[in-house]
Amino acid sequence: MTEENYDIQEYLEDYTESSPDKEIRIINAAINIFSEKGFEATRTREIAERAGIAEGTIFRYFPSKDAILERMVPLLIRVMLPRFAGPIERIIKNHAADSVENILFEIITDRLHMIRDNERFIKSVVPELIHRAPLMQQMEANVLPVIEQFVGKVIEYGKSRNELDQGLDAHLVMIQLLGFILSYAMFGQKDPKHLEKDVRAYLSYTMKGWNNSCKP
Amino acid sequence: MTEENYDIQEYLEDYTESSPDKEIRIINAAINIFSEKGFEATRTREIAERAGIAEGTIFRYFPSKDAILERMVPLLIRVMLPRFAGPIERIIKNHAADSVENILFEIITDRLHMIRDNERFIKSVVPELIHRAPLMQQMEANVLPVIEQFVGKVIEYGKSRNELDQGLDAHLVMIQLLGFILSYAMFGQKDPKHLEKDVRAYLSYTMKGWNNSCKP
DNA sequence: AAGCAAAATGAGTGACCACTCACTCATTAT
DNA sequence: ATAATGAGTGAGTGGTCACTCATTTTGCTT
Repeated sequence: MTEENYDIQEYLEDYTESSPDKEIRIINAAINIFSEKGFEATRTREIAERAGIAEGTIFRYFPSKDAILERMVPLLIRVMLPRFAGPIERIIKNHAADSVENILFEIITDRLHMIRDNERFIKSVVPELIHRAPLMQQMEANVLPVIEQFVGKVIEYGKSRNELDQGLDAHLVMIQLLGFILSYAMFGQKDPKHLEKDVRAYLSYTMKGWNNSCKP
Repeated sequence: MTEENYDIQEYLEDYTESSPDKEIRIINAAINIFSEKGFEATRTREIAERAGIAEGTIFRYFPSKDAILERMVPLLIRVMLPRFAGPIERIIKNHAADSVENILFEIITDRLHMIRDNERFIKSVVPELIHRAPLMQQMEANVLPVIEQFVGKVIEYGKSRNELDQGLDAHLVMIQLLGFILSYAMFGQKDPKHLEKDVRAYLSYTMKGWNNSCKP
């Protein structure tokens, strides 16, 4: 039935040490069941069974079932935020710098792999956010500005290198990039060997459109 | 608290006549509460109150609470599918035909308005699909092929008019268009007066990229 | 007006489930 | 050796809620 378990620790190396073992066991168990049946349909008894502990123990670590979900949100935020360090560093020191196309390629493929690897975690949390305004806000407030800032930097960089049209709007570009990532994750080829080819194809057309050097 | 009620009848004119009045009242009440609190947190008593009927009456029209949701899916499918008739007719008889850019502009703005107008309906149903594989399949199987077919037709048409690159892949184009629509609906300007301007801007860049007449 | 069937009603019910708490017992401190 | 500690436990509980059904209301026919 359940081929293999998702384990959050693989994606949050430093988290393991800073929190008690049982808390992670509970969260991992919860993620795996939530992703299959959803939050409401999951019984605390099942979570306990899957975590290999007694039901009562859950409530020593979490005041309520809801609190398990609430605890997941900051963890998911950390998983979702791209490791911008590499590409941004390259942008800042212009010498030996990459093309905008390559920077975007790196970011997009990296985030698509993140979505594939963390599908269960995302499926556990995201659907529940829709009817929980405070959690949704927490998510958006932490994720969107970081992405927008990064996209802004890339665009500035691209304009200075004359790779991007001067009139390009950062917000609209972010929407476009997010849209492609979301849409490809949902409707794209599931076979990962197509992924890099598809992203290259997408970028080759998109960059041509964004580039101002061509006036037909 | 609740400013105004969503009413499904406005978007499904012919549906009203073919089904009993109380069924629509129940579905409309359910949509309005589901969209605020989610399916699980909604009590059948509340649905009855909002519909102005007794709780027991619900179960004369629906065998279970779940059945209300299941009944919504085919309705949402009909709301989501674009009125392709106009643009496709214009494509088929080539004379006096529009540009691909204008056809896409029409479709994208129309679907964005649909999402805005039916936000409550979408928020009621979509989150619940994620953990209900049969309903999700029903949705995907009915919606995606129609969109893909339409996009295929537009691309063919665009290639024949030399407005689109011959190498353009229909599936990837569909993903791009769906991605923009989804992403703009989620993260775009909420003020509707920006909508048409933003779609024009998006298309002006995107079409330039998809157009093969320009080799920098 | 009387009779009748279908529709509507809402109090009642049984199953369910998050959470509690009195107790256990391994580990540590004295 | 004995005591103190507190993490762990799981049967029990109280409240909830989808659904039922005996009764009432409605609306139609004669």
